Amino acid sequence: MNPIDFDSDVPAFEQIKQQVTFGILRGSHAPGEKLPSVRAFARKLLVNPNTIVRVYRELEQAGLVRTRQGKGVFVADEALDLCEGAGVEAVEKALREALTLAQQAGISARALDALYRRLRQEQTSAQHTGAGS
Amino acid sequence: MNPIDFDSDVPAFEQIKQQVTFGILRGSHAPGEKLPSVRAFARKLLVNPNTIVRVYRELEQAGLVRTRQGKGVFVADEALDLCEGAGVEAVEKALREALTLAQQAGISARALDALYRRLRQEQTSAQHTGAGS
DNA sequence: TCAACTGTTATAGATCAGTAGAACAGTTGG
DNA sequence: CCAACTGTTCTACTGATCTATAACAGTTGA
Repeated sequence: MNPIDFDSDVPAFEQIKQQVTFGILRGSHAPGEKLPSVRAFARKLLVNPNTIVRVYRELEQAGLVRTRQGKGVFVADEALDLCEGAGVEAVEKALREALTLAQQAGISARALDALYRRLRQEQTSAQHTGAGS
Repeated sequence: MNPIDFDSDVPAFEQIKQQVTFGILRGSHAPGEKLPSVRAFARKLLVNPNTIVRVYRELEQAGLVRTRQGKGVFVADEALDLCEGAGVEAVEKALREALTLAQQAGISARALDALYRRLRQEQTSAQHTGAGS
């Protein structure tokens, strides 16, 4: 489980939500599995329990988890189907932002392609060197 | 000059800052040129003069503009060199975010490449259809 | 000089997002 | 029952952003 980057402009609850979602997507959290309790999760990530509450509430609204008072929060059975698109969607949105930015900055399509290839290369090679969390 | 998107999560002063920066980068504002006065700019963009003050203050700190009290705000001579990197930097940052996201979501490099090509294609064709504001 | 423009500074207030703390309520096993 | 866990709810603080208003100071041209 990755630590929270408090310096990021992405709020803590968003980072955690993404972590859980992607955890489900990658199979780290199987459907029916019990997620950490609000307080335990909060202690682990060094955030306020309320932040976790918000994460679980929004995940439940999205249908990714089922929460039962007094028992805990569990990965929903249909979670995998539901968040299948989530990953692509999030990436697509981020990618769109980058493209719009490039256009406004007057960066040529060719230069942009080159930049993309370079960054993607960096990431691919970084994966082999031991980024296995 | 694009209008401000008040629904965006990007603050107004940031949007304006970017507009001016990219305007310089694309040659819309030549070095030595006078920028709109604080009050005129505020009226045009429907924001408070203080917001423009902040924009100009930060742009001056970045060395992009020179402000002379009583006369106005002018594009700095060395502005082009200074913000040349800014465009690429901003795009690179956005691109990195997208790549990191893709990695966390477990999206394959091939799928990511395909997504990138598709979005870039969309944008390229959209440019021809009349996005010239 | 003076009016009309320029940027500068200060203060106050509204709003919102994010977070924090404490108290409330359901579940379970002894 | 009760202790220890679970999720829930309410209230409040902090910081960032934006607005509103006003007063201040330099520049210019009539």
